[in-house]
Amino acid sequence: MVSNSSKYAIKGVLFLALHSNEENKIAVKDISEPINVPQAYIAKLLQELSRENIISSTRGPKGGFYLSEENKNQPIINILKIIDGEKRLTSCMLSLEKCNEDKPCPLHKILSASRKEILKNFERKTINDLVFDMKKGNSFLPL
Amino acid sequence: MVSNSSKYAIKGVLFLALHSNEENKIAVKDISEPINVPQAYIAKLLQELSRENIISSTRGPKGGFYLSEENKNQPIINILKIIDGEKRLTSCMLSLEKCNEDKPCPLHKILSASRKEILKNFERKTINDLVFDMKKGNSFLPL
DNA sequence: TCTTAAATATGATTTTTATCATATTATAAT
DNA sequence: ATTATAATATGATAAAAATCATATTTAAGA
Ligand code: FES
Ligand code: FES
Repeated sequence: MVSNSSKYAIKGVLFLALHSNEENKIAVKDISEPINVPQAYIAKLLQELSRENIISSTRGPKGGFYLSEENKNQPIINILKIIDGEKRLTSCMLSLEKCNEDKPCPLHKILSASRKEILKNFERKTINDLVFDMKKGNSFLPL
Repeated sequence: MVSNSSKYAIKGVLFLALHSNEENKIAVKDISEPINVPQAYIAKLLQELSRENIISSTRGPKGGFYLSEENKNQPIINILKIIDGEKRLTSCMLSLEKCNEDKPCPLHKILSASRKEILKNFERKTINDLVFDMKKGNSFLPL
């Protein structure tokens, strides 16, 4: 449902949301360790997100990755769409292709309500929302 | 959340549930096409399920795979446990390891209710339940 | 303008997952 | 008993995902 890469990407973005801003960019070498993701791997993912304007970056000395306020107000799903692509989230649980409401597979009824709920949450929860939770001590960026 | 292999396995098992019984076994060559899974692939999966007594089989002429009544009364999760292993279903959405209620990751709150619901359904819905749905025309074994 | 520190682009390697192939073993029917 | 037909065990190959490596480009600061 969500790939390894997307998990890493979310961790990276949340770390940036928590510790960076326009004036305080973070280099990839300072991100990988705290979020426990190999440096070259998270680098590639962040580059991809930056290219698609999900996060921000500048090169050179004092450069690095960061989140603008606009970036922080995006829903989580934007990250998933870039890293995993649309269909990973909407594919049928049995046929691997699009989930079909009209001719549902045997698992559809069992799962679709929950799946929709998850989707909806990815669509409406923003990065800021999650940061708020963390700051309140309700959730934690894990090892 | 659930692998390709598990999806194939479920399709295979449901096909057997629908078309086989102790007196009418089905050879793997007659399964692969209708469920649209490569023959050698579904063969391997069914063999694995048979070894773990999730489904039944006999060799030789008139042999094949089938589901006993006992087999049909199992919950779907038994298939997933064999093919994917336990942790695939219970791993945290961010850290790849076990989901931790006490020190939840930022996605935990958003997802855990839905995930639990899905789990619960896999645990309580039996193969027979799904067959019943199909026979009533409420769901379909897809392409 | 030169040096340095960072992202970027690109691609190679490794690991995992998916797929294919086949020799061996068991069993039913002749 | 012999033959044919099926699963079983085992492992090989292919494709995809994860991981690693590096030369190039950009921008800041001396
Ligand atoms: S049709 Fe299979 S999950 Fe909707
Ligand atoms: S899903 Fe991450 S801790 Fe539960």
